[in-house]
Amino acid sequence: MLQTMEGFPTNVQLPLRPVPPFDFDLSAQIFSGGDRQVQKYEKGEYWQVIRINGRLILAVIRSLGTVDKPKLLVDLKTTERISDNDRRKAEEIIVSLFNLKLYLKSFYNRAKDDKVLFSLIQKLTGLRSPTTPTVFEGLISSIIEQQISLNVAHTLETRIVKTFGDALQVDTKVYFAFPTPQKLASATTEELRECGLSLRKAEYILNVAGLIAHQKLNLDDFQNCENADEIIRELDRIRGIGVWTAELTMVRGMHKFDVMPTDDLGLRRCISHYYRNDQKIGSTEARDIAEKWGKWKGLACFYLIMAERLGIIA
DNA sequence: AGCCAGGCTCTCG
DNA sequence: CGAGAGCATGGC
Repeated sequence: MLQTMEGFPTNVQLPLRPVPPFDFDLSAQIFSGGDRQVQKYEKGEYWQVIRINGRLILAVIRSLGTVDKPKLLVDLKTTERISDNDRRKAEEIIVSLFNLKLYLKSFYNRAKDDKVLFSLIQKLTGLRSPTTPTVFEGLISSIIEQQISLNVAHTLETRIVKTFGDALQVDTKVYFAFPTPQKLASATTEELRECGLSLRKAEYILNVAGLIAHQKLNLDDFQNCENADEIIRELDRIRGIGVWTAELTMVRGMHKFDVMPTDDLGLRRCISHYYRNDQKIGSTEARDIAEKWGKWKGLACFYLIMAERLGIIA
């Protein structure tokens, strides 16, 4: 058997069978505005760098199936040999990225007595809420997104990834993985400010990255915690992290949908659009409306946001 | 040209 | 303690 030469690109294919229904293109489309070197969905392909045992692998995902019979093909590309164990790890990560094992029909059943949501679901069947590869990434993104527009936040985040993230060259192109807590913890506030962050946010990020790097905080522990309020409480204690940031991190970084950031301006606009004829609502009213979605409220919110973005009328 | 945007902390009074 | 200023950049 031939040894793969170092620096010589390897390409392994990984077929996946998501739990139906799954609309890959609809779910990945949120990344259509992404940066080509970080993560992007374009012409039916989604790519991003994942970490496996400290190594970097580029995952390129495309759909070969339909919404009711979904099938994905993942190309794993890197410069070294990819073992069977690496493949299994990669599969786990991709499954988690798009929440492929989630039984969406439970959510759809729950939504049946909500006419608005149910009608939106008919047009968004198979939509899943993609997650960040790590909880850490979800948390840092959420901190960056505090207060400023998503557009600005995205620009700043891309700069941070390209400045501190690890680079992987595949063929002639260079891709970046999100920086590790250790790497971010060793940055300076000045370096982060050069990426456009405020001094405050730079401090928040250094602090929380440091907590993780020095093992005073393990975000992955929260994955196994069933008590949403406890997670929020714990995260809220950390400087720079409020309830809004904690909730967003849970929805986007942990697939925990029994919470939703009702204080979120955009989300409130969105809820009032579909439920209150665009009349302004406060966070208590938003919370009341969301209450009937039960443990699916986070996912319901994602559906509303996507529906609004796509201009879907209930 | 300002003014605001999916918050949070710190500082006053 | 409660209210209010301050923050960073990009888009309108």
